[in-house]
Amino acid sequence: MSTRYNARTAEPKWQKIWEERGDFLTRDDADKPKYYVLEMFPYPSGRIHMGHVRNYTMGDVIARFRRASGYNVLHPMGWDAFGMPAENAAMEKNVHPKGWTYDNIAAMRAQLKAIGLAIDWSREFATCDPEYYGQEQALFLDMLEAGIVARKKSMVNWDPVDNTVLANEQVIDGKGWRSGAAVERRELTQWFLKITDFADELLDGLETLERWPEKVRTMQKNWIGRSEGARVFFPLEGEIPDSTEQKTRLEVFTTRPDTLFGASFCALSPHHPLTQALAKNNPALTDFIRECDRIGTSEEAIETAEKMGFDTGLKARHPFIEGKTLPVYVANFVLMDYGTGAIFACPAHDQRDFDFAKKYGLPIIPVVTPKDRVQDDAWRADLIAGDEAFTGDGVAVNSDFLNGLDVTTAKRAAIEKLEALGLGEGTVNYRLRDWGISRQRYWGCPIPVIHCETCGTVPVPRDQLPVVLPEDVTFSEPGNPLDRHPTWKHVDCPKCGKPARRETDTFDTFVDSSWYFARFTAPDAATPTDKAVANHWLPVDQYIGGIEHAILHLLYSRFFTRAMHKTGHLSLDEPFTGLFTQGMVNHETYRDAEGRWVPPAEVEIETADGKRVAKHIETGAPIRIGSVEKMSKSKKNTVDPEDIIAKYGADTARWFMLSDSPPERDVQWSDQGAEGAWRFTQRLWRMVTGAADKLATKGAAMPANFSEEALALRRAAHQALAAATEDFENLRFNRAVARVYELANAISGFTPVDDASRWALREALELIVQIVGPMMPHLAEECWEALGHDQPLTATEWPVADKALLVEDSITIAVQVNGKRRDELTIARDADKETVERAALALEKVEKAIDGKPVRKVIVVPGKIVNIVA
RNA sequence: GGCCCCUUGGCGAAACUGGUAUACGCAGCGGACUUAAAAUCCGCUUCCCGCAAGGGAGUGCGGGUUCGAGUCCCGCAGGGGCCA
Repeated sequence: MSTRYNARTAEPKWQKIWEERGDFLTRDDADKPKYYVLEMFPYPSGRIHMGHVRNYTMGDVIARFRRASGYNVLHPMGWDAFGMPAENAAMEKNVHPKGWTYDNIAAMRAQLKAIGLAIDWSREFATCDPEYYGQEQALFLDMLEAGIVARKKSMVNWDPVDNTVLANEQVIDGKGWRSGAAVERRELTQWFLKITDFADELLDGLETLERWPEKVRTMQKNWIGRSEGARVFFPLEGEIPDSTEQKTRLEVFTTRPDTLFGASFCALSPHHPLTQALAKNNPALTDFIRECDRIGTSEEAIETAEKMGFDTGLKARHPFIEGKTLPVYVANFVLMDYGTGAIFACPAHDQRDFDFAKKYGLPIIPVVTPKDRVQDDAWRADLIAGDEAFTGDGVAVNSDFLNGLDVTTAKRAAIEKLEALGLGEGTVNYRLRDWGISRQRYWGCPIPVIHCETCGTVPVPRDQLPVVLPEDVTFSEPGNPLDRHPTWKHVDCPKCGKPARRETDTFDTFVDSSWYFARFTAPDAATPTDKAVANHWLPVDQYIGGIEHAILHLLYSRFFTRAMHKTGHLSLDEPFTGLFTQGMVNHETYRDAEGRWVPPAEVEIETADGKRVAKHIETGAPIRIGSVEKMSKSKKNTVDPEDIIAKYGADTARWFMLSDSPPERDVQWSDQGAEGAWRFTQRLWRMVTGAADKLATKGAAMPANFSEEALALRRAAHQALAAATEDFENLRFNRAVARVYELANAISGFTPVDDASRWALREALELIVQIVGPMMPHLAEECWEALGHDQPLTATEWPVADKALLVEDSITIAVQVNGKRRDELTIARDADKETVERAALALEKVEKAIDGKPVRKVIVVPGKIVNIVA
């Protein structure tokens, strides 16, 4: 038998065997408990990166471990295949998005298969398959019928050069990220999914997600942003434009009705209907609105911009104070999307209002003080003179009937009064907005509706689904190719038969990824889901992906699951009971003398005088070693998984990705680390093959007696097994790796001398191979075969640790004197407290430390520690 | 600014619900094998004093609770995240 393990031949060999055996094909009717493990499916960029390797390896360990442990495991794979990059490629390289995407999928599928993942490839699909997006269109129509879909106007970032809508994160410094053109705010009619109808449910549901990171739940909670407050109606005075929707009162939303007595002005959003109406006859206001629009639509941009206001000349009557009126401004920091698009401002207790009041010389009236400052005039004077609002808890002052009440009680009292006066009402507001899903793009799922002059918006009849994307499109000019396609969009109205036009917008790609996990349970069903099958498999027991999807993807998926429940496609609300967010893969960065980034593959590192020195492999030029950062194309600090697999094999890459760092934390890829992982693959192989002639025969009966050394080895093996099993259950892969090394060290130091010890050695080797199995499956299979097994590990059940071997007969505990460790004591595990105490006090070092002082107290924690207080 | 998280050797990190801090790996040092090197194997490696035996300090900093604190509480510093 060769002494070197050859991953290049072993890995394809086992991949073929698993495939031929159909080991990872999942059947629904298996008589076992189900376990659905899923990693976030990839975008088919064309090549996998180390982040994929880490992500999919973790899922694979879980899948293999659970499978061996007796579960019926579902572990599928697919492609999040719609989206902009395909259109960009089309424009830049003159290739069709479809061809580009499917070519990329083929390339990445081959790369993923080379990692040796235990995936049921028979369930694979891409979101750009008409069979998939056709079902998505059916889902949309169901949601339309169920009232979950709305069509409404909204403000968008419009790129006038690319002729498209941009997401907030695609607007950089007010310019389009691709075109560089100044972005305009435009009002467009778009399709929305009414996620806000589910706001409370989505918020409450978070409480049930015990196996989600606290961090993600908090982020979603903040994103939903439920706040209780009040609508307050301010009667208006002044010249109110004669406009249909205008009333003579201004409706504002506030979370602080308790501060009404501190109100000093009202402010409207630049996009408030009243503002728009006023602007019609006011060029100065029109200019002001335009100025505000330059900032963009993102909350961050609006928050950080300097406060600007425009006095409308209108006055708002205070609801509580007879005869008091407040000036009405238009202010750039008021968002039309939040609340009612209008606020009342209490500068003393809101920082934005404070900044604004200071700038425009408006009154600052403190109406809340800390409990111990109620009578403190100086405190109030300081607040007014300073530059910070007081937003803390306290007691209402100068507030008539609210005086003396704490903030919470005052809020309630103010709302009651408003309701009694008919000038307001308590209400709940959310930060969460409805989800705009229209995109003016080609490479996405067509929205299945038809616009008819007479019938309005008409759903595409079910028997005409899917609405398939036309393939004869061009990308030579900006804008949406569907919109300028000569024939595609022209259809007859399904209702009246008159000429009509198709909707040319496509879905946001987040729609595609909001239900793929359900489709995997029955990928060929003629309906979006096979309900019974989906209910059997869902929820996903363990979902794994990046933290970057903490909000959008995960929130949309939770919403979709509820919407699919409501439309009868599923019977559950939460799609993922367990969520794990893995860390990123980082690497050192390198630059040459000119400051250009240099890829790691071109850098050679040597250690001289304890210092690491880098130079360019080809030119020998000196290279500066920079900080460790997330692998990225821009910094060129990437390592190609294909190179690693070619050099060391997939198992080495998998092993390294699982070692060292806890999975939720970032891991640093390094050549030394990879070398170390590779060395271990060889070491394990040597251990197994080198011991071949020193082992008991396979399946030999367990001897009755073992030498002390053999027993110690058995203990080490069973303890490693028990610990690793627990580590796998809890996704602590780095610890499982450490257990394997410990056991390997124990095996290395063991020399069999008799039949019993040869039996113990076989047992230890078989166990270490089985523990390694989920992590380095090819190597483990090869070792398992070398140990004489004719059935592969994929057909072998997970071993159970012998409990009797997990506890030691005698244990070593520490002996402290006054909390300081002085010696240790080896004693029978079940020794009683008196025996332990006597033995501890008899220790020479302990006696010396007590130094004749009287022993006041002895604490004996059985199995743990003895502490003598003297 | 608010809320949350993190900070342990030269490095990545262990330490179960308070109970021997630094397991395991990487890097480094020493040795064996070899003509030599690679590979491999064996040892050492928290810091300080000491030839040693041994002693002292030690989990970002300052305090507290406790027989006992990396772990719990309060404050501070640095780093990160989310929301503003």
